[in-house]
Amino acid sequence: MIYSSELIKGTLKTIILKLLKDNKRMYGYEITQRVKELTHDRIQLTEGALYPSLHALEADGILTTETEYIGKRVRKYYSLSPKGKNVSKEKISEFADFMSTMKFLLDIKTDIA
Amino acid sequence: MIYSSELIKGTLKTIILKLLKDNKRMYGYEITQRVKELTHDRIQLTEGALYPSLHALEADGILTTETEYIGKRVRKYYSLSPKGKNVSKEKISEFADFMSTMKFLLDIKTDIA
DNA sequence: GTCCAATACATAAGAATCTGATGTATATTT
DNA sequence: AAATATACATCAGATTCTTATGTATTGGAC
Repeated sequence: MIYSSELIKGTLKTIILKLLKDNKRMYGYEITQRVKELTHDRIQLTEGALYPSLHALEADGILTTETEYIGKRVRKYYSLSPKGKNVSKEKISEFADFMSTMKFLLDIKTDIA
Repeated sequence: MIYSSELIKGTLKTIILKLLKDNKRMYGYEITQRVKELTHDRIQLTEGALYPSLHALEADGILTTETEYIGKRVRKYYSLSPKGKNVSKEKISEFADFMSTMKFLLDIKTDIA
């Protein structure tokens, strides 16, 4: 199943914040690969959506960055700022709440305990 | 909890199609009230989003309409077309699938069986 | 040793969708 | 009589995503 793109809209920041909560620091390309892997190719973040989103989170003081060189290739690592750690928790629990509301609204029976 | 608007983005059509699947026919204002009621005010559809979406679904042949007068006030009822019934099922199961993927990705423990 | 795919960043035009405001009008409640 | 609720609709502006383009390095295949 490949999700229609509209479905994924609005979840990108939540996904980024969750991964960074678990992983301390990650770079953009790594995030796309991790999500692809974790979702068995069901969610494939595009760079055109990801990078602007990371920049916006950094501008909001939610993420901090460190640039490193791997050989001659640049790599930009993102981490949660102290503020970002709170925002991350909030976003994730907000999404969880939203999902139960939607589950009820759509009357969906889940098979996951 | 009031959901940030970006979270709800992309779910509007799915919500409309689910309600019409269960209710045979509904009018716009009724949909906003039903959703508000079912979600205990957590999701409040705005008319600026709802009406254009209904018009788009009608233009796609997914919904059909009947206009009725209640006194002098017009009311426009929407129903699923035969095609719409299939689309409705697909959208709902797509969303259910998406939710399990997101639940896994965000590592969320649910308390709903 | 050259070419293709993968890695890694970034931006930008256009599309899609939502917010919030505005507009019109009738019906009901206070 | 006035305020609120019902019921439709549109639109400017904001936000966010898609798709394409651009640059450059690295690794593997042949």
